[in-house]
Amino acid sequence: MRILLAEDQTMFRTALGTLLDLEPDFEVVAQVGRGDAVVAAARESRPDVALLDIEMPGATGLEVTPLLLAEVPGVVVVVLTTFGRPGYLKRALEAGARGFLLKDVPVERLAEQLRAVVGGSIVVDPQLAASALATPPSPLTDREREVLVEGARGATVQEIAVRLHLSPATVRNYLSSAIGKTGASNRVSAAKVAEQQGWL
Amino acid sequence: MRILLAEDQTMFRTALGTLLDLEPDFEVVAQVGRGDAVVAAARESRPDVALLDIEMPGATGLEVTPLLLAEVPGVVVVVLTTFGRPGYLKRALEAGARGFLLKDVPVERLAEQLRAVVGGSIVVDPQLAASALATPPSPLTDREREVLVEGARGATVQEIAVRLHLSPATVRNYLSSAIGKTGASNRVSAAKVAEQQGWL
DNA sequence: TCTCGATCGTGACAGATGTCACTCGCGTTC
DNA sequence: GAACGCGAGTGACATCTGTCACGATCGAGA
Repeated sequence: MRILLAEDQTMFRTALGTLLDLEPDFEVVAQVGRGDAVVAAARESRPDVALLDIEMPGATGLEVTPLLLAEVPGVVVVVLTTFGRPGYLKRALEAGARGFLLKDVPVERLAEQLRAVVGGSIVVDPQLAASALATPPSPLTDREREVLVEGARGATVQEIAVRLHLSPATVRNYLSSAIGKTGASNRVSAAKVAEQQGWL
Repeated sequence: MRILLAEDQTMFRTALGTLLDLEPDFEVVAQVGRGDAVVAAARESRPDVALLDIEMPGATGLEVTPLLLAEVPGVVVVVLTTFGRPGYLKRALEAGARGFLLKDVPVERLAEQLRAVVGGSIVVDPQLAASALATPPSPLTDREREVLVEGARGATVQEIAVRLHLSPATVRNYLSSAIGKTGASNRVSAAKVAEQQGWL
């Protein structure tokens, strides 16, 4: 089984690569450390499975998934992430991922889970699947989300307005409504809440 | 060589454990996922080397290092981290660490670096060592740092004041001076700057 | 068709934030 | 002993933030 690994932390990526290569039926045919390098690498190496981290420079695994499926039909995408956020899981499955694995399980299970996915199963942490079904979708509109991420970086209303081509007053309105929807009392904690819910 | 692994991400920790155990001269005698579990595990397992992550729940690797050295004399501490921040390196060496390894190097080098450290060398990334020497120490006082981390979480001046048992006016003064020293224009970007410099 | 929600905007207001000047006590250092 | 830096505090001020009411447009649905 030909595997592509996409994970930005070099030591972790190479460790996974070495371990998977030790399995007799696995062959790691490509390793990349950036999201925007995945598609090109997959075109070259034609993997059966792509194991994608979510948080990567260049592009997230969630962004890459649909591009990869369009470009290399037949590849099985498995998303691997630190954060078991219901929003992430939903988006991953919507994007076409066939597995959603968490980095807080021992590696020993990784190989079997990969084999299950390639065998046709959809592999998802059961607890996570349950909470994803129970969790309401993001209440934030696109604009509210955009404004919130900028605000969380420390940008002032003015700076956000310039960056998003909006009036400062409008930015404040969006911020205010995002703060209200998250139940927070300022933009920073609103962003924390939204991030934990996987709304960003 | 007996090794203790402390790293909060289970998959990474177990992957490292498996790989290091494959080396004939290595034996992983303990694995923990929390900073505050390191000392007890070390007392039990008496490792020759402790490989400590910095960012861990319970306690950071930097906090644990001096405790571990006091409790288990003779153990060689190696700090392993994602972030090559000069401030981290300085603090690690001051705390008594004998190695400072980055997670953005391939695993292949890990084993040899561990052997070098146990052999008496102090192993530090050369580039990082250079920039640590060139980097001025943190200009922030303890109070400024404390106030800044709380502020970055989205706490209001009032909340920070209560949590640190200070007057609100004093909190604002500290925030203001921290903002000035980082060259930022508000607490959030000040915290970002300070974090990137390893001042927190 | 009419309504609803999203987008974008204005103006006004209270409260939070950031800046500044200035004070005091305490421990180091010169 | 004087000078200095740090912790801690006060009061005043301008600006930024968050809230609210309100208006306008536009597309999707009932």
